[in-house]
Amino acid sequence: MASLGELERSVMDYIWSRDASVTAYDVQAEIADKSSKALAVTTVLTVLSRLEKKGFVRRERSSRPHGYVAVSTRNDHVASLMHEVLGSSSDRRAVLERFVGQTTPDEAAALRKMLDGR
Amino acid sequence: MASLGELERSVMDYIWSRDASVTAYDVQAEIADKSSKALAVTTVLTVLSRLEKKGFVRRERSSRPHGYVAVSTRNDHVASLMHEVLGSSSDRRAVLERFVGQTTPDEAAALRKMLDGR
DNA sequence: TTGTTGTTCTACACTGAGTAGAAATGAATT
DNA sequence: AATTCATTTCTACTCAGTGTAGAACAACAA
Repeated sequence: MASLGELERSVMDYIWSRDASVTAYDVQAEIADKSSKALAVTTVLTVLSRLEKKGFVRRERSSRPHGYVAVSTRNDHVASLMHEVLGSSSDRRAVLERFVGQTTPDEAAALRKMLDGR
Repeated sequence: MASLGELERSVMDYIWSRDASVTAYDVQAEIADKSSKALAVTTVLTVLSRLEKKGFVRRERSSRPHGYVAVSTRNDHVASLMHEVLGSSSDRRAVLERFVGQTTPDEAAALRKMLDGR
Protein backbone atom coordinates (compact mmCIF):
# COMPACT_ATOMS: atom_id res chain seq x y z
CA MET A 1 0.00 0.00 0.00
CA ALA A 2 1.12 3.52 -0.67
CA SER A 3 2.26 5.29 2.44
CA LEU A 4 2.50 8.96 3.21
CA GLY A 5 5.27 11.45 3.79
CA GLU A 6 5.11 13.96 6.59
CA LEU A 7 3.63 16.79 4.61
CA GLU A 8 1.27 14.45 2.81
CA ARG A 9 0.06 13.22 6.16
CA SER A 10 -0.55 16.76 7.41
CA VAL A 11 -2.58 17.49 4.34
CA MET A 12 -4.60 14.30 4.73
CA ASP A 13 -5.19 15.10 8.40
CA TYR A 14 -6.67 18.40 7.41
CA ILE A 15 -8.81 16.96 4.63
CA TRP A 16 -10.02 14.21 6.93
CA SER A 17 -10.99 16.80 9.52
CA ARG A 18 -13.27 18.60 7.07
CA ASP A 19 -15.99 16.66 5.37
CA ALA A 20 -16.73 19.17 2.66
CA SER A 21 -14.27 19.46 -0.19
CA VAL A 22 -11.28 21.73 0.32
CA THR A 23 -9.14 23.74 -2.07
CA ALA A 24 -5.38 24.09 -2.27
CA TYR A 25 -5.76 27.51 -0.72
CA ASP A 26 -7.59 26.10 2.26
CA VAL A 27 -4.82 23.62 2.78
CA GLN A 28 -2.19 26.29 2.36
CA ALA A 29 -3.87 28.47 4.97
CA GLU A 30 -4.25 25.61 7.39
CA ILE A 31 -0.60 24.60 7.15
CA ALA A 32 0.49 28.20 7.55
CA ASP A 33 -1.68 28.37 10.63
CA LYS A 34 -0.82 25.10 12.28
CA SER A 35 2.88 24.81 11.52
CA SER A 36 3.82 28.42 10.79
CA LYS A 37 5.14 27.12 7.52
CA ALA A 38 4.52 29.27 4.48
CA LEU A 39 4.20 26.94 1.54
CA ALA A 40 3.80 28.04 -2.06
CA VAL A 41 0.42 27.09 -3.39
CA THR A 42 2.12 25.14 -6.16
CA THR A 43 3.70 23.00 -3.50
CA VAL A 44 0.32 22.22 -2.07
CA LEU A 45 -1.01 21.44 -5.52
CA THR A 46 1.83 19.04 -6.16
CA VAL A 47 1.13 17.25 -2.92
CA LEU A 48 -2.56 17.09 -3.68
CA SER A 49 -1.83 15.63 -7.12
CA ARG A 50 0.31 12.97 -5.57
CA LEU A 51 -2.38 12.17 -3.04
CA GLU A 52 -4.85 11.85 -5.87
CA LYS A 53 -2.50 9.53 -7.72
CA LYS A 54 -2.12 7.42 -4.60
CA GLY A 55 -5.86 7.17 -4.32
CA PHE A 56 -6.27 9.09 -1.09
CA VAL A 57 -8.28 11.97 -2.47
CA ARG A 58 -10.66 12.59 -5.30
CA ARG A 59 -10.49 15.84 -7.24
CA GLU A 60 -13.49 17.82 -8.38
CA ARG A 61 -12.53 19.57 -11.56
CA SER A 62 -15.91 21.22 -11.97
CA SER A 63 -15.41 24.09 -9.54
CA ARG A 64 -12.67 26.47 -10.48
CA PRO A 65 -10.35 26.26 -7.61
CA HIS A 66 -10.48 22.48 -7.67
CA GLY A 67 -12.03 20.83 -4.68
CA TYR A 68 -10.51 17.81 -3.00
CA VAL A 69 -12.26 15.21 -0.86
CA ALA A 70 -10.94 12.22 0.99
CA VAL A 71 -11.76 8.92 -0.65
CA SER A 72 -12.18 7.08 2.63
CA THR A 73 -12.56 8.27 6.18
CA ARG A 74 -9.58 8.46 8.41
CA ASN A 75 -10.90 5.72 10.64
CA ASP A 76 -11.47 3.39 7.73
CA HIS A 77 -8.03 4.12 6.49
CA VAL A 78 -6.39 3.36 9.83
CA ALA A 79 -8.44 0.19 10.21
CA SER A 80 -7.35 -0.91 6.74
CA LEU A 81 -3.76 -0.23 7.63
CA MET A 82 -4.15 -2.42 10.68
CA HIS A 83 -5.56 -5.21 8.58
CA GLU A 84 -2.76 -4.78 6.11
CA VAL A 85 -0.18 -5.09 8.83
CA LEU A 86 -1.96 -8.08 10.29
CA GLY A 87 -2.08 -9.66 6.86
CA SER A 88 1.68 -9.45 6.59
CA SER A 89 1.87 -12.13 9.24
CA SER A 90 1.75 -15.84 8.69
CA ASP A 91 0.06 -16.55 12.00
CA ARG A 92 -2.78 -14.10 12.38
CA ARG A 93 -4.11 -15.75 15.52
CA ALA A 94 -0.82 -15.40 17.31
CA VAL A 95 -0.55 -11.76 16.35
CA LEU A 96 -4.07 -11.03 17.52
CA GLU A 97 -3.20 -12.74 20.76
CA ARG A 98 -0.31 -10.33 21.30
CA PHE A 99 -2.45 -7.47 20.14
CA VAL A 100 -5.25 -7.95 22.63
CA GLY A 101 -2.66 -8.73 25.26
CA GLN A 102 -1.22 -5.25 24.83
CA THR A 103 -4.62 -3.67 25.09
CA THR A 104 -5.87 -1.62 28.05
CA PRO A 105 -8.67 -3.19 30.14
CA ASP A 106 -11.35 -0.74 29.08
CA GLU A 107 -10.36 -1.06 25.47
CA ALA A 108 -10.66 -4.82 25.89
CA ALA A 109 -14.12 -4.29 27.31
CA ALA A 110 -15.05 -2.09 24.39
CA LEU A 111 -13.81 -4.75 22.01
CA ARG A 112 -15.89 -7.38 23.72
CA LYS A 113 -18.97 -5.24 23.39
CA MET A 114 -18.30 -4.67 19.69
CA LEU A 115 -17.89 -8.36 19.11
CA ASP A 116 -21.12 -9.13 20.89
CA GLY A 117 -22.88 -6.87 18.43
CA ARG A 118 -21.92 -9.29 15.63
CA MET B 1 8.90 3.91 14.34
CA ALA B 2 11.55 2.77 11.94
CA SER B 3 10.13 0.88 9.00
CA LEU B 4 11.76 -1.63 6.71
CA GLY B 5 12.72 -1.71 3.07
CA GLU B 6 12.09 -4.74 0.92
CA LEU B 7 15.47 -6.36 1.40
CA GLU B 8 15.51 -5.49 5.06
CA ARG B 9 12.17 -7.20 5.43
CA SER B 10 13.41 -10.34 3.68
CA VAL B 11 16.35 -10.47 6.01
CA MET B 12 14.15 -10.02 9.05
CA ASP B 13 11.79 -12.71 7.78
CA TYR B 14 14.66 -15.11 7.66
CA ILE B 15 16.03 -14.14 11.06
CA TRP B 16 12.57 -14.42 12.55
CA SER B 17 12.17 -17.88 11.08
CA ARG B 18 15.28 -19.14 12.86
CA ASP B 19 15.50 -18.81 16.57
CA ALA B 20 19.21 -19.37 16.89
CA SER B 21 21.53 -16.59 15.84
CA VAL B 22 22.44 -16.36 12.17
CA THR B 23 25.48 -15.05 10.33
CA ALA B 24 25.73 -12.83 7.29
CA TYR B 25 26.65 -15.91 5.29
CA ASP B 26 23.51 -17.70 6.36
CA VAL B 27 21.46 -14.75 5.24
CA GLN B 28 23.35 -14.52 1.99
CA ALA B 29 22.71 -18.20 1.26
CA GLU B 30 19.04 -17.93 2.13
CA ILE B 31 18.49 -14.93 -0.13
CA ALA B 32 20.36 -16.63 -2.94
CA ASP B 33 18.13 -19.64 -2.45
CA LYS B 34 14.78 -17.98 -2.07
CA SER B 35 15.06 -15.12 -4.54
CA SER B 36 17.83 -16.34 -6.84
CA LYS B 37 19.56 -13.09 -6.04
CA ALA B 38 23.28 -13.23 -5.51
CA LEU B 39 24.17 -10.53 -3.04
CA ALA B 40 27.69 -9.64 -1.99
CA VAL B 41 28.26 -10.48 1.63
CA THR B 42 29.15 -6.86 2.30
CA THR B 43 25.69 -5.92 1.15
CA VAL B 44 24.20 -8.28 3.68
CA LEU B 45 26.47 -6.89 6.36
CA THR B 46 25.38 -3.36 5.56
CA VAL B 47 21.76 -4.36 5.84
CA LEU B 48 22.39 -6.16 9.10
CA SER B 49 24.15 -3.09 10.49
CA ARG B 50 21.20 -0.95 9.59
CA LEU B 51 18.82 -3.41 11.19
CA GLU B 52 20.94 -3.31 14.31
CA LYS B 53 20.88 0.47 14.32
CA LYS B 54 17.11 0.41 13.93
CA GLY B 55 16.87 -1.92 16.91
CA PHE B 56 15.53 -4.94 15.09
CA VAL B 57 18.48 -7.24 15.71
CA ARG B 58 21.18 -7.64 18.30
CA ARG B 59 24.70 -8.50 17.24
CA GLU B 60 26.91 -10.99 19.01
CA ARG B 61 30.48 -9.84 18.56
CA SER B 62 31.92 -12.74 20.53
CA SER B 63 31.76 -15.38 17.84
CA ARG B 64 33.84 -14.63 14.82
CA PRO B 65 31.42 -14.52 12.04
CA HIS B 66 29.14 -12.30 14.08
CA GLY B 67 25.83 -13.77 15.04
CA TYR B 68 22.58 -11.84 14.72
CA VAL B 69 19.37 -12.45 16.63
CA ALA B 70 16.00 -10.78 16.43
CA VAL B 71 15.27 -8.46 19.31
CA SER B 72 11.57 -9.26 19.37
CA THR B 73 9.52 -12.00 17.78
CA ARG B 74 7.80 -11.41 14.53
CA ASN B 75 4.40 -11.65 16.10
CA ASP B 76 5.25 -9.13 18.78
CA HIS B 77 6.59 -6.83 16.16
CA VAL B 78 3.46 -7.03 14.01
CA ALA B 79 1.26 -6.54 17.05
CA SER B 80 3.29 -3.47 18.01
CA LEU B 81 2.93 -2.12 14.52
CA MET B 82 -0.81 -2.54 14.78
CA HIS B 83 -0.84 -0.65 18.05
CA GLU B 84 1.30 2.04 16.55
CA VAL B 85 -1.08 2.48 13.65
CA LEU B 86 -4.03 2.47 16.00
CA GLY B 87 -2.29 5.08 18.15
CA SER B 88 -2.03 7.40 15.18
CA SER B 89 -5.76 7.83 15.36
CA SER B 90 -7.60 10.32 17.51
CA ASP B 91 -10.61 8.07 17.98
CA ARG B 92 -9.34 4.64 18.87
CA ARG B 93 -12.78 3.25 19.57
CA ALA B 94 -14.06 4.19 16.16
CA VAL B 95 -11.07 2.60 14.49
CA LEU B 96 -11.45 -0.60 16.47
CA GLU B 97 -15.09 -0.62 15.44
CA ARG B 98 -14.09 -0.58 11.79
CA PHE B 99 -11.37 -3.07 12.47
CA VAL B 100 -13.57 -5.73 13.99
CA GLY B 101 -16.16 -4.95 11.37
CA GLN B 102 -13.72 -6.00 8.66
CA THR B 103 -12.88 -9.21 10.47
CA THR B 104 -13.92 -12.69 9.36
CA PRO B 105 -16.46 -14.51 11.55
CA ASP B 106 -14.06 -17.11 12.85
CA GLU B 107 -11.45 -14.52 13.56
CA ALA B 108 -14.08 -12.63 15.50
CA ALA B 109 -14.81 -15.81 17.45
CA ALA B 110 -11.14 -16.27 18.17
CA LEU B 111 -10.93 -12.70 19.37
CA ARG B 112 -13.87 -13.23 21.69
CA LYS B 113 -12.21 -16.26 23.17
CA MET B 114 -8.97 -14.37 23.73
CA LEU B 115 -10.80 -11.57 25.45
CA ASP B 116 -12.61 -13.99 27.70
CA GLY B 117 -9.26 -15.24 28.87
CA ARG B 118 -8.58 -11.79 30.39
C1' DT C 1 -8.05 40.96 -25.94
C1' DT C 2 -5.92 41.47 -22.13
C1' DG C 3 -5.11 40.77 -17.26
C1' DT C 4 -5.86 37.70 -13.34
C1' DT C 5 -6.34 33.50 -11.15
C1' DG C 6 -5.56 28.79 -11.04
C1' DT C 7 -3.23 24.50 -12.84
C1' DT C 8 0.33 21.72 -14.93
C1' DC C 9 5.14 20.75 -16.04
C1' DT C 10 9.57 20.52 -14.98
C1' DA C 11 13.23 20.53 -11.92
C1' DC C 12 16.11 20.58 -7.99
C1' DA C 13 17.58 19.00 -3.24
C1' DC C 14 17.44 15.71 0.35
C1' DT C 15 16.81 11.22 2.46
C1' DG C 16 16.39 6.22 2.84
C1' DA C 17 17.49 1.91 0.94
C1' DG C 18 19.95 -1.39 -2.23
C1' DT C 19 24.31 -2.32 -3.62
C1' DA C 20 29.16 -3.34 -3.24
C1' DG C 21 34.43 -2.24 -3.54
C1' DA C 22 38.52 -0.71 -0.81
C1' DA C 23 40.51 -0.45 3.36
C1' DA C 24 41.06 -2.01 7.95
C1' DT C 25 40.99 -5.49 11.40
C1' DG C 26 41.35 -10.05 13.66
C1' DA C 27 42.88 -14.65 13.84
C1' DA C 28 45.37 -18.61 12.54
C1' DT C 29 49.71 -20.69 10.68
C1' DT C 30 54.31 -21.11 9.53
C1' DA D 1 56.82 -12.07 14.22
C1' DA D 2 55.35 -11.99 9.61
C1' DT D 3 52.15 -13.53 6.44
C1' DT D 4 47.86 -14.84 4.82
C1' DC D 5 42.99 -15.46 4.84
C1' DA D 6 38.38 -14.42 6.65
C1' DT D 7 35.58 -10.94 8.33
C1' DT D 8 34.15 -6.39 9.24
C1' DT D 9 33.99 -1.39 8.61
C1' DC D 10 34.08 2.70 5.71
C1' DT D 11 32.90 5.00 1.91
C1' DA D 12 30.39 5.72 -2.07
C1' DC D 13 27.32 5.17 -5.82
C1' DT D 14 22.46 4.72 -7.63
C1' DC D 15 17.55 5.04 -7.53
C1' DA D 16 12.99 6.20 -5.86
C1' DG D 17 10.07 9.02 -2.94
C1' DT D 18 9.09 13.36 -0.96
C1' DG D 19 9.37 18.45 -0.08
C1' DT D 20 9.79 22.37 -2.52
C1' DA D 21 8.64 25.84 -5.96
C1' DG D 22 9.33 28.57 -10.49
C1' DA D 23 7.98 28.86 -15.46
C1' DA D 24 4.83 27.95 -18.58
C1' DC D 25 0.24 27.19 -19.73
C1' DA D 26 -5.03 27.38 -19.48
C1' DA D 27 -9.49 29.39 -18.14
C1' DC D 28 -12.18 33.02 -17.28
C1' DA D 29 -13.87 37.94 -16.37
C1' DA D 30 -13.80 42.69 -17.70
